[in-house]
Parts: sequence; C-alpha cells; structure tokens
Amino acid sequence: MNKKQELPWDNPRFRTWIAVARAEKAIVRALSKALEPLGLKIAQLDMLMNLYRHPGQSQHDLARRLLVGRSNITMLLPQLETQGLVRRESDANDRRVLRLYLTQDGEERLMQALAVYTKLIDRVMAQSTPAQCEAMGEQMRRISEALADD
Amino acid sequence: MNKKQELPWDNPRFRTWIAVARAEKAIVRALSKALEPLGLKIAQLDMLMNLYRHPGQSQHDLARRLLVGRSNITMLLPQLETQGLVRRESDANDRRVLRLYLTQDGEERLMQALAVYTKLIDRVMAQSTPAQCEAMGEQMRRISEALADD
DNA sequence: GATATAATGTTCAAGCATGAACAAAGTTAG
DNA sequence: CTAACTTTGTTCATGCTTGAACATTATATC
Repeated sequence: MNKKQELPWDNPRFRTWIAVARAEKAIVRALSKALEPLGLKIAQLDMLMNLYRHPGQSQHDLARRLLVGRSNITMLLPQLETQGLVRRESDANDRRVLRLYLTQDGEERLMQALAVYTKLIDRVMAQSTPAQCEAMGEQMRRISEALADD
Repeated sequence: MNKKQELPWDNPRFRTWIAVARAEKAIVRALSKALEPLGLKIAQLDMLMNLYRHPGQSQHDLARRLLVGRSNITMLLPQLETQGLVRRESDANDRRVLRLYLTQDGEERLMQALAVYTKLIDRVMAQSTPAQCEAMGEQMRRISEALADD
C-alpha cells in the first residue's frame, strides 16, 4: 500500500472516460426534456424503436436487445399498452411467449419522437466532423465488444 | 405527417450516439462488478474522488460537481459516514453548510478503488490509439459544452 | 433594524431498474 | 411416459435518483 500510485486525473485515457460519461449524461438529460412534450420517456422510446425494427419479438428478446432485465420489460410494457402504442399477442406454438407489435398509433408516435431524437443528436454530433464522428463510433463499438464477456 | 422521414438507423451520427450509449452502459456495468469486492458503488466512488480533489466542499458544491440533486447527496452520505470514510463538519461562518472531508480510511479505500478503476479504463481505452482517445475526449467535451445551456 | 428574498440541507413520495424466487409451459434423458 | 431441467414471463423487496415542500440560516432592500 506504500507503492506510489499514478492519480487518474493525469491519465489521458481516464480523462477521456470522464468526458464520455459526462457527455452521455448531458445528452440523456437533454433528450428526456425534448421527449417530454410527446409523453414519452427514453426507456419507452427505446422499446418502440426496437419493436419497429423487430416486430413480433418476445419480451425476452426485447430485454436482451435493450441490455435490460426481463422484469423491467414486464413493468414498463403496461404503460405503452394502455397508451395504445403496443399490442401483445400470445404465441400459438409456445404458450409461454408473448409477441410484441407496434400499433398504428405506436408507429406514428415513434416517428414523431424520432424526429425530435434525430434533431438533437444531429445538433450534438455536429460538434465533430463526419469523419471524427465515424471514428468515434467505431472506437465505441470496439469498447462494447471488448466488454462483451462481462 | 406524410412527409417522408429519414430513419435514424441510417444516420451515421445517430449510429455513433447509439454506440456511445451502449459502450457507456457496458463500462458502468463492468465497473460496478469490479468495485463490488471493495464494498463501493460507483456513486460512492464518485463522491470520494470529488472529496479528494476538493476537500472541505459543501454538499451543495458536491452535488453540482456530480451533476446530481442535493437530496441525493443527503441520502448517500450516511453510507460513507457509517463506513468511516467521510467526515462532516459544520462551517463556523455559515451554520447552514456542512463541509465534507475524507478520513484516512476514506483516502486509503479511494486509492484501492482508483487502482481498480484505472485498470479497467486503461484496458477499455486501449481499444484506441492514444491519439484517437485524445480526440474522442475532446469531442466529448465539446458536446458537454454544447449542452451546457440545458 | 424589519422584512422580504435566497441559499443550504433534509424529508418524503414517486418512478425506474435490478435480482431473487416463483408459476407455467416446453424440452431432454432415461 | 416420467422425471429433471430449461425457458418465459411475473411478482416482490430493495436501492437509486429525482423533484417538491419544508426548516433553518444568510443576505438584500428599504
């Protein structure tokens, strides 16, 4: 414990991580506010987006794609169902699974939300050139892969 | 609403944002697990780090630096106090404010945690060259600034 | 100085996410 | 076929974070 230790604030990689975390938090906050007029929360929008791209998927699949617990889906789905944005259908072949579909209303609401979402992200990412932005995305994907094995 | 709309999954900037969000979430998860043996959670470590760099700051200052509500500090501090990692002292000049200090134990625990933290971040950020990493940090800081006015 | 305004920390209720334990339905092995 | 195991979705208790309302103390304005 006597060993001298480099403090992280002088470590460039560490400082980069701090910047990433802070920027992510800022974007989440801004997005939350931007979605408020539409009556949607980020978690709900994430679900709608996933259901648009993968209609008929099970709750288990959705949870896996969102990197979230199964119980989370169970808890949040009723909100979208009572708003009439999502429909749940029992699978005939496997009576355990419930397949999820966007309703017409759900799709329309999603498109409105995506317009807001894209506008914010475009503005935020305009801080970098397209090439820089692309490079950043690539690095981030590598990081996710590197951590794929928990 | 008939207007054709570019879907975000084809938007490079949007895809970059998704990659950022996923990577951030992965890192947070990995860090949580890595800190578990030390009996610290991320929020607690953030507080210890801030107190190390800014000893004697008030709870209000700490909340502002962590981008968190004041009540959050009030709720989490007792955990650190009962572990003997943090000490609270009334300010003599302004009897409203409580000044926060790391104890000896707190500093030692912080150093252990920082070793774990830095090791993880170094590994994660090693997915990029130092120059790429630096560029990414710079872009992220620009994003935070761009969103500074909520 | 008296009164209004602001700042600091606390309490409380609410929403969200998690993981463990569970029931129901399917699958595998003997 | 039966018994053991797996998968899917739910329930529940817990913890984190937030924002509003509040008490206490400072500061500003007159």
